Amino acid sequence: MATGQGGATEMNTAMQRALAAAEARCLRAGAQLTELRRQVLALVLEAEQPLGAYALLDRLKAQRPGAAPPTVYRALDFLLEQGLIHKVERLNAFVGCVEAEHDHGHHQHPPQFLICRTCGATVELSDHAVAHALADAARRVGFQVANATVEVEGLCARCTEAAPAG
Amino acid sequence: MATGQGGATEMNTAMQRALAAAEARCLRAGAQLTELRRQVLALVLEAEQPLGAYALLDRLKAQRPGAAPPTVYRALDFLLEQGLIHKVERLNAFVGCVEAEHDHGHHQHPPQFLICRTCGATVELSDHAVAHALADAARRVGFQVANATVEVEGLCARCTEAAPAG
DNA sequence: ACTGCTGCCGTTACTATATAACCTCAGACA
DNA sequence: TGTCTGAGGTTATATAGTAACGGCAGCAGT
Repeated sequence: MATGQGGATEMNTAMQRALAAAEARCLRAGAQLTELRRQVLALVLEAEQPLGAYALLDRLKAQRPGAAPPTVYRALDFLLEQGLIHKVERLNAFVGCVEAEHDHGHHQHPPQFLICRTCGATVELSDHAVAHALADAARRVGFQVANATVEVEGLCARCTEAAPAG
Repeated sequence: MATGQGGATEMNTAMQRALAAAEARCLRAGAQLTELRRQVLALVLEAEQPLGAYALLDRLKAQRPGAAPPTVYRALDFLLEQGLIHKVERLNAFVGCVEAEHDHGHHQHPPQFLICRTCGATVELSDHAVAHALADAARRVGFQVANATVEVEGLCARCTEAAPAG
């Protein structure tokens, strides 16, 4: 078990890179990526699907038996503020932010999510045509956009191929 | 108290028209708009803001003392299926569908919502440029869209004007 | 060293949102 | 008559999220 390739306990290189990037980002922002916050971030990042707060809590308890709901929610709030994770509203669940690694700061646009009904995988897009169209539509009715949730549910490419009929 | 103008118990003309349209639509769909469902729909329509399930439940109890969570949720599920209402995911709340009155069936595109942080008012858009951009972005990665949530939070025109600074 | 402050987190209790499971009843119909 | 179906009543429970208080480490000012 010395060379697991991306599982829960073994930390692969991609994960290490992501955590290092998060660390750097917090440093620049004057925020503390504490042990707890790092653990929760790692749990979010290592999951292949968005995880709910209580699913995270269960996993966290392996490392931190006393953990309770506020433990997780406080860490999640911090990670959201730092832009290290996103919340998927339709699922009440959390995913790592793919942009977080790109050192150059926050999203230019609010992200969009594609959620597969079949496999549950969730992909983050950052399509500026979508963001632009949305900003335009809002501006046309005099609405000032502070932030946006765009979540699409459907079938991902893999599951479409695997599906019975065309 | 005989000529209230749109309040909770008095039913104004717009509401009557909306309910009649809902009735017609259910008829065509072979679905039953029962008394309960009609009551819940009326509660959603008469509210000026999106209402949560439990807020609806409280109001419903005035007419139906025995009402419990499943009472409301079942009615809401039905109304969602018929396209008579929408759920605003960010608020865990429900609003009437503005298209429902236009007899010609369902939305062509998934709706978009503009949610004002200050006054809570929520406006439904049906901007096809947004829908189109989103469909394009999804298609580009081989994703089949089944349905989409687009919710923008910010300041509505009225609250922008009323706000302290520009 | 003492004081007071701040930020992080533990802990308990609670609120809010949503669903499961089981039951009854009315209406359709063989 | 039996039985099937859909609507909804009823009880209990699951899931999601928050309030409020307390302890403690780290640090600034005196």
